[in-house]
Amino acid sequence: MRLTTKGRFAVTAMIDLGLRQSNGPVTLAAISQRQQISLSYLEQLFGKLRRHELVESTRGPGGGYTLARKASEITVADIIVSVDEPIDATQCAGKENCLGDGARCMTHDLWASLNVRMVEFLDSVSLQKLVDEQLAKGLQIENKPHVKRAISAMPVAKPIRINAPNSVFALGNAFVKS
Amino acid sequence: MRLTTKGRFAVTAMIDLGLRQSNGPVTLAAISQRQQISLSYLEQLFGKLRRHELVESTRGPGGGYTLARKASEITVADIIVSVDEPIDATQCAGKENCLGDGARCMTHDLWASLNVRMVEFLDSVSLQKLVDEQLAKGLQIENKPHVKRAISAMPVAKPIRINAPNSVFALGNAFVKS
DNA sequence: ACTTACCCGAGCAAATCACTAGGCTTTTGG
DNA sequence: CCAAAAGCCTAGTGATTTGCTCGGGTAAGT
Repeated sequence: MRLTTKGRFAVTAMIDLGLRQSNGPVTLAAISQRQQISLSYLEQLFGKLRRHELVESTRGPGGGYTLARKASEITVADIIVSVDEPIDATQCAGKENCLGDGARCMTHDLWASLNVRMVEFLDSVSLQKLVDEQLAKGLQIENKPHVKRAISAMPVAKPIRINAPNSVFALGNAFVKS
Repeated sequence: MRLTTKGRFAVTAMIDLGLRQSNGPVTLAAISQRQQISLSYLEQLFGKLRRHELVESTRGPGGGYTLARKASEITVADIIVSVDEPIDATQCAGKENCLGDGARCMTHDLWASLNVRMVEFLDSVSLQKLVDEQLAKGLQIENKPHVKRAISAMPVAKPIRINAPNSVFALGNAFVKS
């Protein structure tokens, strides 16, 4: 179980999805604009989320993503594990014969138990809980314009790249007007 | 608060130190052998741990590292924060005016609270607790040979480099006989 | 002195992060 | 029917991090 901004991006996007999926599929383009995450990066993250069956996709116009289960049945741990893909089976994976040395492997047991506690904690926080928290904070959701899309000549915000991959509270990037 | 193998290495080494510091300072060379972490890497980690005043050092023969406080007063969060050095103040650090947009910043509040809960959890696990867990698992600590050191011509295990920095349960490297 | 042990900095390959680019397929509205 | 909307996929990229090596210090004990 790693814990980086990658997982945070995924959780943020999933909250956005949970908040807005009530009136039909939500497009990545919309999430990208609202949460200021690059579209292609979102595509990669949602590819993983889909393969882990946390979201479902519908293609074509009017399409987008929907939660594959109820928000109350998706946990933060589910999301983070999906996008971070821990390669659990690198060394000393399941059994206890680490390095063929037997009792020596203190690290294995230690991290196994600490890891379990970490997952338990993140598993205790459901997506629904986080969505409710946002609603409680007085977030209003704008209605869908229902395909009557905006003028295409609207000035679009273009992302400028800020490369601070592991900054703890970084929002990913800043935006400037084109 | 990041969570990578770097922090795990540090915690592992600190447990080793907590287990053995009762009869004098513990050398990094000994921890390196027991926990199979490269000596120079340990030096870097303990440099940070010392600067964060979690350990104290004594130089010269018979020297090594000791815990700067009681093991019960050192938490896992202390250790991880020490070696991972989160640059909290990257963007939208303390105040709420993220990107000058005001109410938009959903991400900030969300991760602030989730981060607090993470730290609270890791802060609730003391080093003493982890040390006791190891002792309960029936780990016996060999007495110090008291400077009567082993024959220098002993076949030394040489590390072979396995570069898998983020494997979840990786032990850092494997060893082969020279 | 000589060794032991901590200290420090430069550097390095591999991996990861956040992202861009560019193309592909499926579906819908006109 | 057909262009646009949307998801899907792969390959690449610069910056950063990870774990580590090398090579030299400096302080302290015997």
